[in-house]
Amino acid sequence: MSSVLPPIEQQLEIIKRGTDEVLIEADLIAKLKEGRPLRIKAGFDPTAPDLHLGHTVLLNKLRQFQDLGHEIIFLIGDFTGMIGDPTGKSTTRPPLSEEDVKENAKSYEQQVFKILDKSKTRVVFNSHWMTKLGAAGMLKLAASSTVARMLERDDFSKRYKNGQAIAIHEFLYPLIQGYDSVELQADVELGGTDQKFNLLMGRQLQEQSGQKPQVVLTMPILEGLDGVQKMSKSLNNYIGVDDAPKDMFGKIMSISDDLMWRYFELLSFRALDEIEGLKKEMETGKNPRDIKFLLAEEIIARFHSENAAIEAREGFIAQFAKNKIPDDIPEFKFEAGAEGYAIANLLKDAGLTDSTSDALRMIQQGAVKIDGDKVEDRKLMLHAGTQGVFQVGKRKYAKINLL
RNA sequence: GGAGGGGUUCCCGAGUGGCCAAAGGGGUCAGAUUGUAAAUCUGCUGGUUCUACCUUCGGAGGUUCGAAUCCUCCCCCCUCCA
Repeated sequence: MSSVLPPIEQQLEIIKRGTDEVLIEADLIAKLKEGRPLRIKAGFDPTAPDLHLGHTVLLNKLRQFQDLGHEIIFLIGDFTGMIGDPTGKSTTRPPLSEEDVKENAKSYEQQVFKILDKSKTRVVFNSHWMTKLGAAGMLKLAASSTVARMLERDDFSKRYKNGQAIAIHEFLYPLIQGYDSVELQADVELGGTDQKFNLLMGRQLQEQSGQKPQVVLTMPILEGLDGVQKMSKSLNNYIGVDDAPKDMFGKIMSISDDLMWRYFELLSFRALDEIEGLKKEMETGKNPRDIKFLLAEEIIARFHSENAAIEAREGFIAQFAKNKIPDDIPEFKFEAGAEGYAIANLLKDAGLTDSTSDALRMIQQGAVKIDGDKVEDRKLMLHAGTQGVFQVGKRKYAKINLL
């Protein structure tokens, strides 16, 4: 941290790239002018143990701060995790057990250093000071804001109007998050746009305790694969940073063209004018698919390796453009009885369908193939000696051998 | 504590004694078309030994030939009053 910080204009340009809002920019400039490394706080709720690309939008920004020479405080909200952040939720979230929280936090730490420099990151847990705060301290904290103020928050007021439950402890969440900033004396706090209310609470509480209020920096929320809802694990529209290269590639290829540009904007490290150039190429006739390839490769290279990216692309082309069967498909051996093995049961047992009913439906819809031949007979019996590649839909395969 | 409203299949939401595995919409999945894009069209969407049977409508009992629908108790949510 002893290195000299770059000029303010240059820092500002990097900091503002891709961010949604800076509150308040003048404060940020003032803080940068002090010429010291700023304490940059970002809190993470330890509910989802798998980081996905949505989280990396924020992490990339932290990385940029880090590279500029500032101090990153990576806060794991293990205490707040026991509440469950009500932000954006239409219903009360069930609290996590202490063990869950601990386990999730651990896995967060591991994954986060794929982007952040571990040696330059301070990891803290808010239970550290929250448990010391005690009931009396909590009461004092609770007194620092009002119900009316809480109801200003969009999701609370919506729930309130719609007659949905708001548990009292959910009101404490923003307060605790704000108190974390007081405790850490944060200069800047980053969060998603949906965190704005919570982030601003930090400013309020810091001012109340005589600190200079933190600068709030909001990052856009990344849409999930559906292009509409935010990327989240519970909606199953996410690309995990631990996803296999092949899966990452497939998921990225499945996004819409519009969404692709959004991903370029928020996830790619390419210069903005380079991205503009790609857009022009598409307008002048280049296949958008090939541009999507570039995005997929860049992201896989970041979380896996260059080689993995190339392999993933080649596998993709072979499977979908040339209709070849992938080579890493699961193999099964089953005993066929005297009467044989009914096709529906076989598909279910090989995990290609959820149930035999589902298998029968798939057959009816023409989704089932054996070695490329469509299965028409719902009651097909397979006998010992049968072997081949069974396929359901476009991406589920299994090699099956009947004994 | 009092009065009223409500809990239905992945989600929203109809259904108030048999024609209900439960309308309609959304989403998922599959087929066609494609660039595994979008859009569009079509189909499917509890389970099984699959033209039949079994298990589902907050939970447990009960009435009835028959209950998601009626009765009793319980749990949970919301609104208003205190």
